[in-house]
Amino acid sequence: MSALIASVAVAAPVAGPFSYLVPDPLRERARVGMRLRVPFGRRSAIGYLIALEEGEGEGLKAIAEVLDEAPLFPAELVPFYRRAADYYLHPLGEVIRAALPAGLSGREDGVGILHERIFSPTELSGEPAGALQKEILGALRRRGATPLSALRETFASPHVPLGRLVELGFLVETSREVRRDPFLDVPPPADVPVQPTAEQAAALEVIDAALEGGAFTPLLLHGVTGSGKTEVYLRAIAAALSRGRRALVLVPEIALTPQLVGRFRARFGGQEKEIAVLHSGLSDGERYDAWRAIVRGGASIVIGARSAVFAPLTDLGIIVVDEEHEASYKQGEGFRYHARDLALLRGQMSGATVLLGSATPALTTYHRALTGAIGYLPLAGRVAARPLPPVELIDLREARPEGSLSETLLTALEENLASGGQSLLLLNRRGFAPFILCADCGTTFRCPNCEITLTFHQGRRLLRCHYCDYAVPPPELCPGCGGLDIRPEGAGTERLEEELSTAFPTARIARMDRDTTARKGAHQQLADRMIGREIDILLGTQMVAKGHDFAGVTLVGVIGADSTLNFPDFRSAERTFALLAQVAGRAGRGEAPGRVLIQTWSPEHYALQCAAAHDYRRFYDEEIVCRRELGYPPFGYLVNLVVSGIDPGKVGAAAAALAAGLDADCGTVEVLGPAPCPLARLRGRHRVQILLKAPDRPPLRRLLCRLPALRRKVPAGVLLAVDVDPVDML
DNA sequence: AGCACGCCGACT
DNA sequence: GTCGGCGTGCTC
Repeated sequence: MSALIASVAVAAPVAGPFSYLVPDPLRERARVGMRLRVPFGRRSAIGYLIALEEGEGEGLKAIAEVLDEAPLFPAELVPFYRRAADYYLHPLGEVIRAALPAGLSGREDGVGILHERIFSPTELSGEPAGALQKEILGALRRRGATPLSALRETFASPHVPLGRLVELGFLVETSREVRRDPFLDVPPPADVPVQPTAEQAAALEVIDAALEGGAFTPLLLHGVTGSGKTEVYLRAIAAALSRGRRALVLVPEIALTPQLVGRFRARFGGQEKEIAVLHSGLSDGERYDAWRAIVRGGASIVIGARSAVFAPLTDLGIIVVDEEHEASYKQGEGFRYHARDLALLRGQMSGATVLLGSATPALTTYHRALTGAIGYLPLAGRVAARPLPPVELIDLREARPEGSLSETLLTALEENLASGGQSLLLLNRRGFAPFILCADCGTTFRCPNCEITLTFHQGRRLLRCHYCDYAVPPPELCPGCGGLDIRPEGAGTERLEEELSTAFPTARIARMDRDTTARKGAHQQLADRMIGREIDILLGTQMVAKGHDFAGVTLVGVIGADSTLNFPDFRSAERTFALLAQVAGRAGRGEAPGRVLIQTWSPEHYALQCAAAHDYRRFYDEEIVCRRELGYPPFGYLVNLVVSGIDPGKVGAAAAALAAGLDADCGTVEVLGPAPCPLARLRGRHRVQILLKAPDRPPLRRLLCRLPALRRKVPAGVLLAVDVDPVDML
């Protein structure tokens, strides 16, 4: 006889899916998209129901429990999950776990659906006896159906009379699902409609045609900072909505882009509950409810960071990836996906237009635009024809400043202060000093868990590891030689702040980095003070370069452009160029023109030269030559295998065995390593990497078919992480 | 990942 | 003679 069979992706690092019998009592409840408890081997595990079918249930185990009241994702998303799992060589169950909102995934005691009790008057006429009952009934007869929460505002304790009224038949009680919405009481800002420029109009015409065609269309919207990309997003989304389709907007980090979210709410917020914002600042309940609203089809626009690429939207018409070059789109741990690449995959699978926006596109993206693989929409001009600010490179070999600031930059700051302009300074290193050193014997102080020097934080008087958060008070005397002359070396944002206060005692100086913005709302507060002209000089890490539109900034200074340039990574030039271009774009966004000064030890480097000239194309032309020569993306495909563990001997042996297993008969794939990772030890784990490089994907994929077999030989205590298309190879 | 089974060293 | 080491293999 026929039975109902469930296909289940188990949240464990095993290949799946597995088939289970749906027992009769659960037949009505079990639906695709729900979490289940299933017997798995000799234990029980959480799984996700990905398909239901009738079939022979011979020899199958039965589902133990259905954990959800309602599906967490629509069945349409299952093929997307499968493709993602396949592409990133990651177990399907873990992919789904990563796709679902944090706080409920994996855990059994998830957050429940919140219901609201609603009371409505019945046809029954007449009056109850109690005075309060009379009053409440009167109010309800006037207002009609009213939720309990609203009645509580008028009546102190309506509970008992309401119960009595229901009992007497004057009222009926129903319930409705409610959404915990953090924006409920926050009115949207006013919308500022903008007349599109000719370039914006041209881009929108292409987008409109793509939406009309209804087929997958990837597009690169290449616009310098201030060219009005957001307005294009807004109109493109409006165009998709008008065709009855929905929109997904990915941003690098939602906490840093309140202005963008604000503009979306201003434009679309009038239509109730149209926008769902997914971000890490939500409580579990709020996140779950936003998610539920999306599943139910209640939200037409979803805005979120990386993980929002999995938002359970149907009828997806457009996906916007803002600042598509940002490295934060790549998840660096566990399921190591790239949200932009998955956005393209998702767009392909749902026939959507995918709009990738950036002032400094990823080299690979721009290359695809040049080869015609994706459409190209340039926005060359700045809104209101504001010119890009002139950029000067300051050669530190000549300037030789005593502290962090060269004479030129000091003078510029002074002049800018005198003329009432605001200054923005970028130093991509937090803390007081990146390391401390004994001047007598040269001892430095390293993290016991990581292969890194400890950063000195003066504020909290601690030596802190920026990778594992290990912290110790700085020693009074050198443990090596007993010497007393222990010096902080190099400069971080704390030291720069001190230097600035000394140089400009009357200036209002503020620091923005992870240490000063750890508290919720602190970041926004700093930004507001900056916008309100309460700060003369804002200094900070790359945080200051992102997301804001500080109209009063007329001077931008970069303290050391070399720290990112000298990173041991083939993308260091690209990252440096993008960061400099971005921070340079922060100057002169208002009426007054801006000026940008960049201090560097290598002013002749093309990344700096091109950033100074605001010349993306020339940077691309230079960089692409290196990539071609070395076979790096876009001319090669990479997969990084990271072997890690506490025991260095075991790690080394496992990595060697793995490399040997892959190296034999590997065709056009280069097997590089095993070699210690640039961060050879992290959080107490020794790390070794094997980099696979191939001119095209098929041979690489074929080679990786061996991985499951090789994986089984990795001993306990050693972890193998597979990073497809790695972004960060530290 | 768990959690078993399974085959070799130091203990009551 | 056992208790326990972690290698290897499976989980519908």
